[in-house]
Amino acid sequence: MKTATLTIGELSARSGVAPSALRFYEERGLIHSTRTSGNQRRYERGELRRVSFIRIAQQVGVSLERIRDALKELPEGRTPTKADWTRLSARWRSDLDERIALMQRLRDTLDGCIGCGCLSLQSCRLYNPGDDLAAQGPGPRKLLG
Amino acid sequence: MKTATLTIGELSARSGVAPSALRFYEERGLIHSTRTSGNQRRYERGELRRVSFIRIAQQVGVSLERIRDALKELPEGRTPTKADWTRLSARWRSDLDERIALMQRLRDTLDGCIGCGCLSLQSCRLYNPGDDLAAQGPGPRKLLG
DNA sequence: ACTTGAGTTCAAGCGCACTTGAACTTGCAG
DNA sequence: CTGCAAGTTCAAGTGCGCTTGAACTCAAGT
Repeated sequence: MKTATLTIGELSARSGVAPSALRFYEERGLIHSTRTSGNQRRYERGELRRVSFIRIAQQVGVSLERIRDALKELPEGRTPTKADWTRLSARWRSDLDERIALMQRLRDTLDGCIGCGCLSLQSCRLYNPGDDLAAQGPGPRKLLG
Repeated sequence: MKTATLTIGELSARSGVAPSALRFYEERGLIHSTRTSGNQRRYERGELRRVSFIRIAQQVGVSLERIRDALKELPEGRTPTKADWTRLSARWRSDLDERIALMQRLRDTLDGCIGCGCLSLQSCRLYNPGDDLAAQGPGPRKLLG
């Protein structure tokens, strides 16, 4: 039978992530490995799923620290079940929904606001729809906060 | 009458961007200033619009280099017209549309794919809908490429 | 047994986007 | 005219997310 675990090279090949990055992730506590008698890393197949998750989260602009925090919620001792991943997925979903909404607002604002030449942030209703926001200080709070 | 131009402190206050960052943007060619007889920077009001544009573009993950390239298309000599900004806006809009679509795909995939436990990228139809993609090598190409 | 590719650690380096500090000059309010 | 906040330059530092290099060991085919 084939090996039940993956070498770092295999995990790298399957995930598309450089070995150096995988070591880095491990150092930062995002993934885990066991060692052979010769001190080489061996990865459970489940780590592949973690790595994928990391890359996807990064793609949408989440920092490694936040990703690590999210992954911490997966059980340490046992292999995460489908339910564990589903729970994590649900959390990310709301994050994604927020980010998507932000982007859509951004897009619509670009059309309406840059287009109309009011991007000075001074009196644009799209940027500062309420006086409450203006009172919080300068900057595009509504969109960038 | 009030000053027609802005000092770096005023531009900073109005844009919410630190003076050091504004100098940095200028060094990189993203914004421009004139100088007083005493060598202090003075900004046209239109620069505020540029700064806002920069921050918005950054927010959606565009590098300063790409932002600079986009801003290069604005006329150097004259103050950009509404039409100039509209043209730029249109370009960013398609970028944004792409990114939004990517995120939505990501979100839906997380629901369907992590949820089902197939995030190993090995045989998931959501990740690799066609064999052509699989043939391009490892990694989550469809989503991350 | 020998070679060779893959793995190991550790320190240093890199690219991006700024920030900070030192040393100095300007400009406006009283 | 003076005082002091706000401006200036330049070099160096920061945080993130890795990569690279040196020096070494391990594992597997012939």
